[in-house]
Amino acid sequence: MKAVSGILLMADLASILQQHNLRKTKFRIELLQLFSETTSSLTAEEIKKRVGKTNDKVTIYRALDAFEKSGLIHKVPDKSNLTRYAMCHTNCSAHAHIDNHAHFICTECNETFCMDEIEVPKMKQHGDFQIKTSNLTLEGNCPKCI
Amino acid sequence: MKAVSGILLMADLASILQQHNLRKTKFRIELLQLFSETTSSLTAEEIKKRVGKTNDKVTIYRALDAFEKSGLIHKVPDKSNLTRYAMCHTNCSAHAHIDNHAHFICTECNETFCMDEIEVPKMKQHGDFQIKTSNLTLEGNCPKCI
DNA sequence: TAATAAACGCAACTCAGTTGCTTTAATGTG
DNA sequence: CACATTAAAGCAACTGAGTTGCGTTTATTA
Ligand SMILES: [Mn+2]
Ligand SMILES: [Mn+2]
Ligand SMILES: [Zn+2]
Ligand SMILES: [Zn+2]
Repeated sequence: MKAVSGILLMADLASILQQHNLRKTKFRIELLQLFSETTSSLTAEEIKKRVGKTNDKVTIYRALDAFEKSGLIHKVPDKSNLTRYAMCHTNCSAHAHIDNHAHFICTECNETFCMDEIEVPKMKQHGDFQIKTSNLTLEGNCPKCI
Repeated sequence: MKAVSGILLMADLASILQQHNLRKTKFRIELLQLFSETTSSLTAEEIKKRVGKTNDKVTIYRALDAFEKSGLIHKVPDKSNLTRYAMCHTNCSAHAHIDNHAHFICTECNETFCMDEIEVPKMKQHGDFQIKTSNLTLEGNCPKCI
């Protein structure tokens, strides 16, 4: 699959859905475009506000599940018990989901940003604890909120 | 304030509450003891099950808020959208809340452990992002679940 | 174009956490 | 100890994100 970052053309969006075994419905194309445009992350509620036709929230939740399972988006940490998603910038699929970078949460606007350049320190073991994955979350002020 | 780790005597528990401007009620003493005994973390629901008298959930939530504000406990990351707390092992207060260590989530039992020994990598800036705090969360299997 | 299965839409539900308000009990003072 | 004060407890009703079931629509495929 090709990398999905930056703004994409309609044709790209449709073919990305196809490549992930998702049907190219009006809503899902719009949703994928929304994710490709945003530099930070989205909640179900934010999506509902920004999408043209007011879709049912169930449709949004199920689309998010489907996108996540097929490796198009991934959950990002969030302070307020909301589920936030961001587009996978690396090439992920249902079988190999790579999200090996730090995340930044702005304490002002509560947005979460993927910091693709900052690598997460890896360790395998600590005492009797077997470590499989590591997550690094940074907090502070984003460029907008400084 | 003295360090609060390991099992504490009733007298200690009461005086710790006092030092944090909290009243020494039966329930709060029991709650503090529960936290001092557990090596991992607790949710409101887990507390409800383990505490002797079946207290109202509102009482539990308000006690958790009060304990957190006064620096006795701190939130720990949790996968399942639940709010988990663990006892502060360092000396925290309402004014200075230090929680400068990694956290480990067991993917098997969903428990969260404070890894006091693992330090979190610190950085101040990245591009236009101003970083104030960093959190390192590790996932894998805890000693019980290996 | 017809069959099929995915996606959508609606209603009802779940469940952690919250809010308002009254009652109980811990604390401090005389 | 007796009383006033105020934190904490208790109860009921509510909130809001996310879920489940099921019937309908629409994209895909043959
Ligand atoms: Mn990310
Ligand atoms: Mn901790
Ligand atoms: Zn911001
Ligand atoms: Zn475990």
